[in-house]
Amino acid sequence: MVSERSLAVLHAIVGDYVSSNEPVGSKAIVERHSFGVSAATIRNDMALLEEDELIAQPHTSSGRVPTDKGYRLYVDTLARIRPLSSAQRSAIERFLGESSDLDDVMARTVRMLSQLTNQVAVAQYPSLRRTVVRHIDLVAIGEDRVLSVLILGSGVVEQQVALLPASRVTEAWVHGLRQRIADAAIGSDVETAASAVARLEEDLPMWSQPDETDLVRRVLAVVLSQLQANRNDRIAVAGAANLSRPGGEFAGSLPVVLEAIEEQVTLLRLFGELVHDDREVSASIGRENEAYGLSETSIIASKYEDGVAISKLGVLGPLRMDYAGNIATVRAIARYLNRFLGEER
Amino acid sequence: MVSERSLAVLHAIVGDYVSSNEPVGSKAIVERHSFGVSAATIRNDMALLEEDELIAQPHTSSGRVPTDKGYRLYVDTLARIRPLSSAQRSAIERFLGESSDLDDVMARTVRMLSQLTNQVAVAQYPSLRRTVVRHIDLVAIGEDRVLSVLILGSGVVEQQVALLPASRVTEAWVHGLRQRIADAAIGSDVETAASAVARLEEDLPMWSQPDETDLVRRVLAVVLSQLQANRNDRIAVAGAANLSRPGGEFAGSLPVVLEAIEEQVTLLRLFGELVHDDREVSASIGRENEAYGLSETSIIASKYEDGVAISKLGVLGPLRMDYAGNIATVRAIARYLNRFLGEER
DNA sequence: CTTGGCACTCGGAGCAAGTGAGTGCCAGGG
DNA sequence: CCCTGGCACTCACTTGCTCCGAGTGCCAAG
Repeated sequence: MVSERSLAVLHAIVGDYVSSNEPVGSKAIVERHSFGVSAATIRNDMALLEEDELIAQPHTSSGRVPTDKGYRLYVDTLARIRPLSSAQRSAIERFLGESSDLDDVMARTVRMLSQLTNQVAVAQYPSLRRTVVRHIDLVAIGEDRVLSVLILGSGVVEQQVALLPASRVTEAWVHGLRQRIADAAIGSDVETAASAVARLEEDLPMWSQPDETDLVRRVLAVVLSQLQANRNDRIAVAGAANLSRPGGEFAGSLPVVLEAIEEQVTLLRLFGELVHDDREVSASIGRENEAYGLSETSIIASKYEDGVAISKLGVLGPLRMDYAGNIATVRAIARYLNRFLGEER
Repeated sequence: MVSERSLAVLHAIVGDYVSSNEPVGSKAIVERHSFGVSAATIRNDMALLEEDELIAQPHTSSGRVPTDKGYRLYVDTLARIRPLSSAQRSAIERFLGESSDLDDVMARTVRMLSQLTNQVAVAQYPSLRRTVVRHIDLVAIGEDRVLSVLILGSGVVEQQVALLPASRVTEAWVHGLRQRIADAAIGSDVETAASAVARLEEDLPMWSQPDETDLVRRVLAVVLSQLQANRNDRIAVAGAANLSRPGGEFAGSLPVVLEAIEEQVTLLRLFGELVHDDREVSASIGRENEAYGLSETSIIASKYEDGVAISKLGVLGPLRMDYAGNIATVRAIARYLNRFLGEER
């Protein structure tokens, strides 16, 4: 266990290193912080910290730099999360308040988040498992295809085309089929609606003409896939330009990070693994992300929920980032999103 | 005007430089290409090329590198565009053939294009100006909001929520309104449908209860905005990771490029300006993009059309790119997209 | 436990010389 | 008139070297 003052020294090192991007030495610490002790004493503390692998020196005779483990302890011992300034709060309020549909909310959220943190912002679309089915529409477009449109709570719309082999599609036929599906599904949440539609398909011989069971089956399959499609496998991203900004962070790993952003699967898994304990905001630092090839990257994530759905958002950046500030910002945005989604729908 | 052989030398320089990323000297040229003349002769040609600012030397005593102007002449004098290999063609066929809706087509297209060219691929969504209105739906969700769903040709769906001040929204009222709008709009293309809806709004006093004209007006405004919303202000992007790949291209300008990709507006304008002459595929090289802050970037773009809509797609990469190959690939994908969109819808 | 002192380490800057790829130019030959 | 081989020249890059100084570890004294 590290002593009280050693911990303070660690905090000083992290703080100075994050803002200056240069290894920080004992002398610099006594100058910039009022510890009331001399440089030699700081050096002793630093030796202890180095023994615990919380800091390291890039070269034998240079200042110290936090290790992954050091950042981890730093984050875990952050006394309190300082709230955002009122200017920032009102900026969030103003900017998110203008948004119209869900896509817009997500886009504005990540944009805001990336601007406030100067990092890459990521937000997972809310899960729709408990959303209610509001409306179902089947529209014949052309003679051999039917467009199925699903309107869910929160104004989310799912659309998909069913290709039909034969060309006996008529308005009336489609209308009747729609009525039957609507009766079964509308009003219940997507999960029960899905099983209702599945039952409809099982009982199919009982209510449909034998020669059109195949057509009906195809349409039902499409509707079912729409009900089962979880939209929360989508994510919104913004601020990729922040990756390349200042002094050559991400030397070799930039392509990896950019690929991870494009290959949303990686990010989704990472987020999924990250946010499962009881903490509101979690961080994953450097090597802790090694399994995803992102060992030079840190991620700060928080869950958010809108009553029916629960999902995640956060930022991704270099090891050397302003953890305190970013944690505060992610938490603020997540909380705001909670409130906003809650009241809005 | 440059001589026949000088032009050949330019082509050799561009080719070698693109593949090796190192300034190419006279000796290297006689070794790798069978010009049948000596290095000294090549040197004379190079002097001419340099006089015309088609090539330049990074340092006084090093090989030559093409200038923007040199790349331009190279592209303009490409004898023929070599077709893609059959393996590549069938890969395109296979990969794009699986796509379901328009979003999927666009996503697969840019993905394919970025993989084949190793550059950033961009595709503008097709314009919908001449698409026909297939279906209109108004759904009451909650008592103070109505969701308007527009289904257009090609299976594109537009959705938007109308917020209503009062709470007198009933199923029947919405249904009646929908019927009226549908009668006016369905079947005609979006432009005439828009004016039909506008006329509906003008004549509003003639057919609606005085106390609900305000509500109706709001709904109509939403529908109208959906009809006028041109989806072709959206673009799909893929392959951003390619920007950071090899030997430090884009030294200082990477953030600018990443920002341009995120700020789709810039790209849209750039594409719009690029593809307006009669050529199938156009290129914009380096300084030619200076107005957009992309003077270290080249863009190869082509238009594509699906009968009713016309739009653009292309790739964006460093000055030093395989123009011949990329032009061939962009052209192939655009052509394939033409055919695919044409037959599919 | 803290402090000032001191020897030590080592990265980075600055300088000098050597190397070699590539050039420009020129006089001679087809 | 164009091509060619030869030759002197330029200059970026590398290597080897010294010097400097920030920062350290250790120690003996307070």
